[in-house]
Amino acid sequence: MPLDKVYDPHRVERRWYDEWLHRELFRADPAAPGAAFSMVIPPPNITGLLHMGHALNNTLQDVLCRWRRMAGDNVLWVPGTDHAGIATQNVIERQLQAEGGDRQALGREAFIERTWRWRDSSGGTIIMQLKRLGVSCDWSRERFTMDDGLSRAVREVFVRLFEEKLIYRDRYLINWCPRCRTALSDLEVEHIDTEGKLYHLRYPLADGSGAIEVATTRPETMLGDTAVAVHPEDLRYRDLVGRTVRLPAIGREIPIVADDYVDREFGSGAVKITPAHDFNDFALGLRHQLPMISVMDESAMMTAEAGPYAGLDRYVCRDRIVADFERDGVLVRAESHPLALGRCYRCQTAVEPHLSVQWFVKIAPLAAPAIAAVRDGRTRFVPTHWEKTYFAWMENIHDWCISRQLWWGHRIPAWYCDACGKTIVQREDPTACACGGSVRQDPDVLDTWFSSALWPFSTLGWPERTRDLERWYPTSVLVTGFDIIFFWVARMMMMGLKFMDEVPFREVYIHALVRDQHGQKMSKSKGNVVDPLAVMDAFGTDAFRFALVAFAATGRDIKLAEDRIEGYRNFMNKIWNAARFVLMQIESAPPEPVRPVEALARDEYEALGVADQWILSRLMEAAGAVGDALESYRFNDAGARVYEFVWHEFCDWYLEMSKVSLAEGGTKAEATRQNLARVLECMLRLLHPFAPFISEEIWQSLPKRAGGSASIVRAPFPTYEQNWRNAPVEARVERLTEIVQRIRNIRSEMNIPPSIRLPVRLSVGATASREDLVADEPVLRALARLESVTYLAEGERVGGAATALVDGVQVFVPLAGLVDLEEEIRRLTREIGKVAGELTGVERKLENPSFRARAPEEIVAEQEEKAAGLASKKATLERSLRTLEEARAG
RNA sequence: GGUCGCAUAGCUCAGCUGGUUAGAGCGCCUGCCUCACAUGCAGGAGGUCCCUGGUUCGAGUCCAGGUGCGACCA
Repeated sequence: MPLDKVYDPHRVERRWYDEWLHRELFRADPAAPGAAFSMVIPPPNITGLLHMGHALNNTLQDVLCRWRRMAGDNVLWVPGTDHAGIATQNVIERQLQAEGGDRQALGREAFIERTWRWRDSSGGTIIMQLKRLGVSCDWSRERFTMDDGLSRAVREVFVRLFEEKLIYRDRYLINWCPRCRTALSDLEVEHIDTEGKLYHLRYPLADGSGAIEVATTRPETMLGDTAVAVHPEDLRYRDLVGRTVRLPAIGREIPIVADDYVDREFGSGAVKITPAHDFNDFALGLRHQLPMISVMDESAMMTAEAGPYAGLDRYVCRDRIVADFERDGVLVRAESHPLALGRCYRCQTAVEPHLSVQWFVKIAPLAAPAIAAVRDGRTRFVPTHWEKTYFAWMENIHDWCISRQLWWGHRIPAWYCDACGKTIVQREDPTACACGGSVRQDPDVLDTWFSSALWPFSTLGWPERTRDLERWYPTSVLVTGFDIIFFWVARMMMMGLKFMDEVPFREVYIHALVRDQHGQKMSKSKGNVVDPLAVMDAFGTDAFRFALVAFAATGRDIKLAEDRIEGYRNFMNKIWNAARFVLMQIESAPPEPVRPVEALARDEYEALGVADQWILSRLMEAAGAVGDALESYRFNDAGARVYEFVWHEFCDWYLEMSKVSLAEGGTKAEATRQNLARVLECMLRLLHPFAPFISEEIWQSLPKRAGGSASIVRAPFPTYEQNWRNAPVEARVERLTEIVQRIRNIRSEMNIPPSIRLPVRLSVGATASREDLVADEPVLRALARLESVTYLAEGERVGGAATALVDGVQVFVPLAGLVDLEEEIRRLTREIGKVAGELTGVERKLENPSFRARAPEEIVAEQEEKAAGLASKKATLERSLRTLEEARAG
């Protein structure tokens, strides 16, 4: 079946993915042999759609999985999704709103049921999208954070932490989103630099003897002030400590306290204290046992405590207060002031510090082992510098607020007795309290990240002691972006160590984030999102994957440039056409099965031509380099080496050289035919982790061999084989290709049309082999488009010829009517200048006595050898130049 | 304010542990529909490796300071 001239990825991709699934090639078996290699996917939100970040993240994971699977490991890659409490609940609430209802009207149970229905119908979109990327996850083990099994894990963890007093319930100041109407953890608040105002207010002393000035960015919170604080050593205010001020608008008398938290340089040096609305004030309030007055409710509306401002929205209240204070002379002045405003990471609403009863994880005892595990290398970050980020956060970690005032999520397994007030936390739902009183379950759910933190072991069946856990925990590597080191990586470390006594992953590979071509974060509001599915439609999945791999080296940002993806589409087409060529060759012979390079015997090898041996040597070098690169997560190096091999070594040189041998016919041609197939077959395996679809498609169209793998997915990854490295052959072919290039250069610079076949004369020096050149002559003639090749006797020279010097061989192209003499003189002069410049550099180095004294011997020898080579090259070129000049002189 | 990162060709970026006068892709210029491929082939031009200083026989690479940009934390 002849292949199309242009590769059509769409025809191929769906078909093979279905086939792989059908044959269960990604399905892991704990009983299978091989070293364990496992990964868990960073679970995307069920509300999510595939974006560039997912595409990069999952492509890299898939490269690793496919590579390790081919290398013989027993690979498990667990996929799944995350229930995304806030985001999902928002989706359903918006739907209800559109229908004119709300969740309160619907009721909790019906709401949850509806959310499940939504999840079943729409929550799988991103999974479908991941499959289009070609990821080789074991879909039979797909998990969801709210599955029964994972929910059981959550329950077990909660109960055990509670029993160990590592989970507690307390009234505390937490971050509150007034729109989502739930508590948030510290991490879920984004601090955004904002231009605000600093208001200076004058608070009169209660006894009427004067006033004190305070500065605040949030004047509306003054309604909840319960003190004014000054620095104990601040002489300006020393006498005022212990006296009271009368709060404007409210009239409450509040004390002036001394605390060294106060920054004397900031504002007036006196600060109003609102313990129920500011984290620093809260801490100070605890130290001084101040009352805590909440003046805002759960929607950030002013409460009755706000007196005349009760019922107002917080910002309306601010404007009102500022206006009133201006009128009453309380406001001294207002100046612009930059501040980092906390916003909800889900809805961007300004968060409000809010005093409420919440559940917390006591984090310090969990963090210590997680820090130690990275310190002593049980888990290693790649690149290493991310460990600093990890430590910085882990060492300054605060208790984790885990309760959320949502309905969608794991409900907190705590019940309160109506009769005796007891709190019951247990694995099975209680029906009544021990005292006989009825019980009510806590209405809140857990932070989604609480269940994500268990992902590496909950997905493997914990708390059961499963075979999967035994075989594949700890996982080999976690691949993720740096933006969730705190949210997720750190928490998995803590939970893994706590409940499995072992790190959740041996290595953490942190990759960059994908941005647009200008380095801007992609966001819907900016309209600069590039949809990976559109990219796959336009260029094909393999091209897209290859581009992502090539981008993977960049530090923190990947700037996505579409023309590079196009370049890799061209690369796929190149592969396709190379394969077409090879298939055409082997079709013309009886369809003998392709025998892999691993089965090559020594005598077969010896019978191969130079070009055939050369490409095998390069193939082996490439296989080794790709394996090494993947070993250390240098994805881009791996991709670049494959690209270089396929395009520049296999296509540009080997295919062209093979044509000469094929044209000769006979046993040589037959050996080359087999070698073409052999190298193509191996090259496809090298390519497969990066470009799974095209590699499978071509691999399947090769003549089948009995007993081989049924799919390239399970074919062996090429390994380095020293036997097929051949340094003399590499040197010989390198010389040959360079001669070809130099002749092409002369042709081009002299404007000699390609149609003219050139006569060439060669002068072979001591370092080159004349026999080799004679043997390689047909290739030389074909690739350089030569009419004849003749050899000069020692010392013989050619006048009036263009010349080039290649490692022991001087090439003469007689000009005779073909070439502009002046042009050649210019060309040669330029060339001599280049060589002379380089020579000067090396000589300067060698003349430096301390270089000779201090540099390692082999470096000195290398430089000496180089200098000698350059000097002789220069001399030869200068001789040629003189000949030309004499020719010109006539 | 603290911490971290980045700065290399017109553009997007490689360059691992310091050792040829620095590489790729795209773009650009020249010539080619050469029987796998014009999504191609051949050839070419193009760089003060941000600045200053230091370490070293030797610095794009290591160190310090500066400038610019970015991220994270407070």
